[in-house]
Amino acid sequence: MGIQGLLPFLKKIHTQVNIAQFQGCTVAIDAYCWLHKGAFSCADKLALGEKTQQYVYYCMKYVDYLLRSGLKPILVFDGCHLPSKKGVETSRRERRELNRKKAAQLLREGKRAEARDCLQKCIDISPQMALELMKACRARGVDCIVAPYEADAQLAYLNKAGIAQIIITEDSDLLLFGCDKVIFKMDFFGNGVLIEQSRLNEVLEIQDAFYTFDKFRYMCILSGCDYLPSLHGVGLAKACKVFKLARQTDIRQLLKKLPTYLKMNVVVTNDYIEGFIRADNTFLYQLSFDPLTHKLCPLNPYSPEVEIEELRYAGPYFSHERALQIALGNVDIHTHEKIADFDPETFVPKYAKKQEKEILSIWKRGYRPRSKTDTTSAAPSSEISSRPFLAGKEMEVKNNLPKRSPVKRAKEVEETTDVRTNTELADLYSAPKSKRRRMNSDEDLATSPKAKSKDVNPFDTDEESDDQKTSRRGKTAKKQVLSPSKSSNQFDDVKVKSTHEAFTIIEQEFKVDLNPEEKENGKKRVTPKKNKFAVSALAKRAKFSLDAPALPNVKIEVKSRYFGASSSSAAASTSSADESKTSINSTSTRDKTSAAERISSTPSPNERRKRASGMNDASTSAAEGACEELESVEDDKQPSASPELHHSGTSSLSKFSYGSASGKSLSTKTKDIKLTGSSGKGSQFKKSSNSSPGSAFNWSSFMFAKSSSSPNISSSVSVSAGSSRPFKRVMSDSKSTESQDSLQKFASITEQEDSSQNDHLGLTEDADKNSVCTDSKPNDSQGGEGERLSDVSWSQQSSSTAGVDASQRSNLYSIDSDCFPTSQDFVDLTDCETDSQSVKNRGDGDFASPLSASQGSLTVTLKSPKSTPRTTSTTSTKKCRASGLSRGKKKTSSGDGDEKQQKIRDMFSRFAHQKGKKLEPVRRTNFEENEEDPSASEHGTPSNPLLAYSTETHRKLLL
DNA sequence: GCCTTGTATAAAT
DNA sequence: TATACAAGGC
Ligand SMILES: [Mn+2]
Repeated sequence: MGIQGLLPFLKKIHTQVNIAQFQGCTVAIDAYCWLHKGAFSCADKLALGEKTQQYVYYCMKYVDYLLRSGLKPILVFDGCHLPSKKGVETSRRERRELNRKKAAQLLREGKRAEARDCLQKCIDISPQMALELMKACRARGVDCIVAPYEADAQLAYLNKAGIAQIIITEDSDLLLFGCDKVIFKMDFFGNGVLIEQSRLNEVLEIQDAFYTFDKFRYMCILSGCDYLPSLHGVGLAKACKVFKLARQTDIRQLLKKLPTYLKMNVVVTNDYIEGFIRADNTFLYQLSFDPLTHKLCPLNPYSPEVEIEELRYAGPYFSHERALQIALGNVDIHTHEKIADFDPETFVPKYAKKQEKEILSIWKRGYRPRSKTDTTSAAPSSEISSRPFLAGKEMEVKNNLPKRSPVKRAKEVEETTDVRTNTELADLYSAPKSKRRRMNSDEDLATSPKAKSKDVNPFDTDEESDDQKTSRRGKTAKKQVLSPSKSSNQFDDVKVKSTHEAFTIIEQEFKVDLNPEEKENGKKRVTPKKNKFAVSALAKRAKFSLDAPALPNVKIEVKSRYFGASSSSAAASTSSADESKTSINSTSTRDKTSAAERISSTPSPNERRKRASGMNDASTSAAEGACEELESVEDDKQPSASPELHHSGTSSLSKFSYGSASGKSLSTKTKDIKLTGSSGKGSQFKKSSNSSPGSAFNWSSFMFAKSSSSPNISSSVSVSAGSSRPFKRVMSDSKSTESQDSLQKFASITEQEDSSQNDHLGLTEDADKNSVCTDSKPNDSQGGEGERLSDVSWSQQSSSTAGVDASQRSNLYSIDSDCFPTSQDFVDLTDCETDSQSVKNRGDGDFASPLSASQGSLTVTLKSPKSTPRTTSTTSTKKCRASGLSRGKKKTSSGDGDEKQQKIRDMFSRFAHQKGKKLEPVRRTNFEENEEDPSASEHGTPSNPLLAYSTETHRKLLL
């Protein structure tokens, strides 16, 4: 919800900007915004559980723009739901489910358009979708991070820590969380509305001497926020009035006087006041993840007054190790299954341009945020724009790519900006480097939020010690970030003790790494890497003059989609630019002082430690309480999980490591597809798939194969080969055929389902309620461990669950969701048939046989990644459709044997039959390409779907 | 008349 | 999540 009406309320300080003005900065993005919009383009597919990457492409369009504009994007994803928001979440889920049913009904009545609308209303961003986007981003060297709880808080954390200077979102909450600079409504060209924290009081118009940011936050909470509904009749205007009038600094007292200030009859109950405090604390202390230290910590250092033990509503603590895995996107937020195995230490973004590669990653040890001085405000720098491509390059140039051929580099560079020679770069960065580092570290200690949080945040520090020993990638990270501070070592010693006890319960894993010496020895000495995003020389900083708001003279004509293209706003932005200069200076100093105050007012180390240990205790209980869902799931899984994990580690990793791709591969692939399309030869095809990534390509022909026969395919192929934008073509083409087809199916299927609906519903709901359900697990892990992890689970989940609510992606549920035999399922099934037939000479037609066989062989093959192409191809194909089927099967065989499941299976088999006859072997080809990755990677050239995008994009960009 | 609240609706292609 | 608009209260 955000704060209703906040953005219009702040219209006065809206500034039209183009993100390119901030080049050189790091920008953190509320990925949900893009995902959600992107999901509209393929809502029906998602709802029907079909494979699609359209939303990924959509998002990557933004990412591309940012990269080309010389910014470092960090995509931030939502994590677990706050306890307080679970109600909201379930109601949303119900609404979506309702729309889904409506859609089915409408379809049955032949009202296609309306049905589509309904399907759009029930789209939900699933963890799998997020993962897809993350994979695509990483392939380009773009950092992603999944928040432990709300992305809002995480974004703010990145901002406050100096890691990101700009936030992109659509959610006005971000302002409350304390972000410095937030850009709303950014379009594909980077145009958006900038709102700066430092200017808020231009709207509130509280006497400068009395204004604090707290008042702004109070005002918003009072007017109603996500965590607390407003008192009836109180909106922003009235709330603002209160704080304009009130001198009272104690919020409780102030709230009691509310009726007086407002001259209205409102009853302020104690409950309301407590609710208010909780809401406020949620904005202040919601748990976030610090990517530098790899630990959970509150958005702001705890104030002495706050009762840390009671802060569970702001997100219960859980183990840092888990937090890390969540942050990396390796764990499904809802089910807590392992869904990926991203390891920043080893991952190499194959599709990033050299400049975009690992050096800049926040996950790398050497990464350092810009110091506070740099980050207090990021501003468009005309300075930089003259040499835009410096962004992030220095590290590469200095450390990794000392001697690039000028020609090559120039070529790379020119596509985005002016050409820069490596000598130029070297000159620029080699000299000031050491100086910069030194200065920066000092600054870090003195002023950077990082340092601040280190020194000030009680829990933070205490816990950190623990972490340092343990979850922190241990090695050098902290040392380097805060290296000059001896205190970091002190903390280590002191803190370990204080936190040790508390956390042993939660984190046994920690002990493994607890030895400080080991840490010392084990760490690789990495020269602190710097880049423009992270550090800048003093002189440079001065030049950056980051305190300025948007470039005043750069007038950008933007017609915002919102707030009209009012001429007034244009005028306002010019005039306000001047004002802002002065006002900003004043405010920024004020900010500093208030920050200083906050620091000084924070508890002494001792007190902090005490506090923190208390906190840890609290967190322990918290973890056992609200968070126990999480832990318990993990615990349940633990025994069986580790082997899986290990295995899946290799396989999914291989999936992650993309083969080298090039634009060329597209054409190659085209050929291959044709070839296989007609001949369907395993190994030969395989080879080609190895050498070419292109999922989109796969995907598109995949679609074709589904819906129609070879003529279409070949046409699609030729289009892809010839056109510079194969995707578009293919997709739109396929839309007309395939997608309608599937709608049809959906209708009929849902009808089927409806007839047996009632039992069904029961099942669904049950599963729903246990979004983190434990009971669904055992069943599954017994049955099909091997499958679930690694790529299999992705493919099946992404294809089968999209239509269902994200939060229910428990296995149990996914069984259920799979009860909607989507076209995808059909295809998979039939595919399975054809595949198994052609490859393994199985009996024909009957889907059951290949399936059971697949289940049997599945585990085996998965565990031996080196199996021959043939074997793998068979198994991998099966894995995919294993989703609904094997599950259903499993269920029955495992004794659950309800009739529902039986019905479902019947349904599946029936459809499988029908569909199977129409299917072409071609599809298998594509399928193979997609699913084959693990084994393919064994040969050194894996292909990944997402890469296709990159390749394609690159191609586009180059053209 | 200002303010809040409720409802409808878009978002992508 | 947002905006737009209409309705009703103070
Ligand atoms: Mn929010």
